Amino acid sequence: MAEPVTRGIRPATEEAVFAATLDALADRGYGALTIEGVAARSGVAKTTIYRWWPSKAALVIDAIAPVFASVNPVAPEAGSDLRADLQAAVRRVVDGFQHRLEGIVLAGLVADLARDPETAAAYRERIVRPRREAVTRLLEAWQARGRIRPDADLDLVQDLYVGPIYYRSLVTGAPVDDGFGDALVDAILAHVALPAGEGG
Amino acid sequence: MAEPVTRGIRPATEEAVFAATLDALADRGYGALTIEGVAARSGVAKTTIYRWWPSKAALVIDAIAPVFASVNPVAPEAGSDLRADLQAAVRRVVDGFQHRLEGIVLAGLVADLARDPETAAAYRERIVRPRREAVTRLLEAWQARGRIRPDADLDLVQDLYVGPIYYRSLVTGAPVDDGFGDALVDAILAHVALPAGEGG
Amino acid sequence: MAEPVTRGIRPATEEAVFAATLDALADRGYGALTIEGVAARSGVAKTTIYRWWPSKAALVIDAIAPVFASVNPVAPEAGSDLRADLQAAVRRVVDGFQHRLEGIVLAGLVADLARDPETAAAYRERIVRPRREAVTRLLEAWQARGRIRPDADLDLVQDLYVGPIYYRSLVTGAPVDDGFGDALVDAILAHVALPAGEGG
Amino acid sequence: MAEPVTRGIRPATEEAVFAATLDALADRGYGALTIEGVAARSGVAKTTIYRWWPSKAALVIDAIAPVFASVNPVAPEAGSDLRADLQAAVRRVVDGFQHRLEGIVLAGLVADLARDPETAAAYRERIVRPRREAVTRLLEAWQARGRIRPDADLDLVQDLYVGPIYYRSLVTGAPVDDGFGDALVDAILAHVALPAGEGG
DNA sequence: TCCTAAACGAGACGGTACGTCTCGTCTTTCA
DNA sequence: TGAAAGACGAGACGTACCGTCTCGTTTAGGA
Repeated sequence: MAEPVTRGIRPATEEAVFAATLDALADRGYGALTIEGVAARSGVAKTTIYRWWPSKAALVIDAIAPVFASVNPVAPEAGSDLRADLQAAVRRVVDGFQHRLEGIVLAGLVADLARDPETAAAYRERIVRPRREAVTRLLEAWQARGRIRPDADLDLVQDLYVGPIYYRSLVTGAPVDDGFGDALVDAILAHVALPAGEGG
Repeated sequence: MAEPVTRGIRPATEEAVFAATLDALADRGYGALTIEGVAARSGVAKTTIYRWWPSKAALVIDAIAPVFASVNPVAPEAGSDLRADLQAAVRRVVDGFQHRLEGIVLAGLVADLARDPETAAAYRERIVRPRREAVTRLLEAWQARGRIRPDADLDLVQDLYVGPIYYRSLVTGAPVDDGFGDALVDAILAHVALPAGEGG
Repeated sequence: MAEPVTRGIRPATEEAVFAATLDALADRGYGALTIEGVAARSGVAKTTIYRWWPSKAALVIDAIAPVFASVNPVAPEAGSDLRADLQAAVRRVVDGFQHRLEGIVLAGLVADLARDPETAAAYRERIVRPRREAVTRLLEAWQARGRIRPDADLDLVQDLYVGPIYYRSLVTGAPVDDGFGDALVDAILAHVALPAGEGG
Repeated sequence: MAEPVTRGIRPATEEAVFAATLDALADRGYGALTIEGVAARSGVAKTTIYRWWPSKAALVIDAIAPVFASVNPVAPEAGSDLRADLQAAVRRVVDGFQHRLEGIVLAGLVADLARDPETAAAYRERIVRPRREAVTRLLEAWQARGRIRPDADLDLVQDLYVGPIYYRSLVTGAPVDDGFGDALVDAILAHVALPAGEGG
């Protein structure tokens, strides 16, 4: 009945490793992060880290997932204004790239995802899905109110703003700011929005 | 008056290096590519490679640029159908990710771009810009014909399809096919297209 | 109370490295010896060798010290004949240059000693001192018996035979044989020997 | 009958190379001297240096030979005092090791001699022989006067002081000064000197 | 005065070893 | 039994010189 006394890694060890990982990421970025370095920073033996995480990418995903979850409190309920709701969702992503872990971590992490399907799956599950689900619920609420076309592809909608933000950040280096975010919202609404019904 | 016999790297050497690089990329991807390996494959001394390219990323960019330029013969002239023209442009990008170098190379390369501004600039200059310029010219032609809103941001238009394609390929792993491409075109046209004028 | 099972380098590793080093020295001499080659020969990783020895010279000194110590069983006790004792000491050095490691190793090693004081100190400590001390004890015994001048500089005595042997071997290429050794002994005795006392 | 138009290296080139070589030796020593560096310092192409000298050792020997010849004006004539003459000869060697090129160059050079008999021969011919011959003539003069044993081996005499000086300098690091030189002279004279004859 | 053969400068190149870095595995000790 | 400690094999890194080579370009003597 009782939980096992210890289940896998000891909480204190895990905590130390996560702290060291986030520290190192903030310091030097994903590319410069090494397991060796995390071991040194955390005081945890390299062996131990290898026992619980199969790769640097997996470690980083585990370390940042709780941070991402708590820092971006995701869209709560549908508000009174479709455009405003969507802008808020987009700005969260924009913010992440402007001054948070996200920009630092993503480029390198993405490269590793391409090489390891399991880690890619973990990334989607731990980082991508929670956010998308919240947004999907929001969009569904607006769909239910008749303000978004019933046949609209809600995944596509999200790709339409997340994709360009990633792309500018990682590839073109063009500015990613609220103005850009709002332009993306305009484009999306032109595609999927319906006018406010008169009878509703 | 005659040109110097050799200036900089010898053409035969460069060719061997590029061939080996493309070979290695096709074989094992960007992450697994090493300068050492390219040297071995090409029969060119490691020293020589380091003499002419400051990094793996720079080498890869130089190696793939001509391929990208020739393989994707870019949009020529505006055709008779705006939607068809745009679909063609989008399909070129989709194709690249489906079964060509692009998908193999990009994830890893993007990670390196984030760490070295000079290489990032080279990438934009050699790979990104040529393609974007051709598409921009195409869109301008349609703008001139009055079929694209005169105030439309043509860079945004391109971000709206390239971004999601990159994002799906590198992050979510969702399918990137012509259906997806066409959906992107629909979204873009909803935003920027004007109806065909009656007077022509 | 028990000693730790391993402390520092593992004995098996060290042994393999020493064997490969001596092998390589015998094969090609000091100048042609490379850490890389020793690693290959011994099956020990290059990294491991660099972990335990700071330089080629340090490695060679460690490798040859036990050989030199065991191969030249050094002067034991003073015998009955001063000249014979001294001749034996000199012949050991001559022998070393004639057909042993010494001649092969020394020239190159000496060059490196000149550039690194720490290594030079190690060489003196590990190779030179043991031999000199044995000879010094021998000479002191003869001094006590009144057959060597009480004010004789016993270090100078040793320099007077070791120096010319080194010099001929390394510089002039003149023959170094027992005849030469005996001539050196004659010169030394002319300088420091006293006639056998009548009362002895 | 006329001399060939140009035969061999141009004097200006040779001079530049020698100057750069001596410079580099004085700066960093023999071990750190590279052909590449001499080429850079001298403004002479690396190819040119390789055309005229087969190895670093050969180059250095050629560069230092005239310096050694001029700097140490060697024993002229026998003087009035055997001991003083011998001391002067010894001091020249001691001086060389104390504050001249000799100490800087010799250790490294000696290592290379051991590996290349031709260079070793050149070294003996260009550097060693001139000095030894002068000393040999000096000793022969004293032999003729009956102050050195007629059967004395004059080569051995020279080995008896040059050897220990080399040995101390290169191996033991013990001080090499005039006191040491004089002690060597004492030992030598004990071996080979005859008392001044009364009858002449 | 021009011709011609050499010496020369320039620098690309293949090659070897350097000494360092990080990886991921492993063995052993300790709590 | 799990963590700490750390030795180890593996292999790429980027650098330094090596010695060779192929090219023009001086540079002087001799026709």
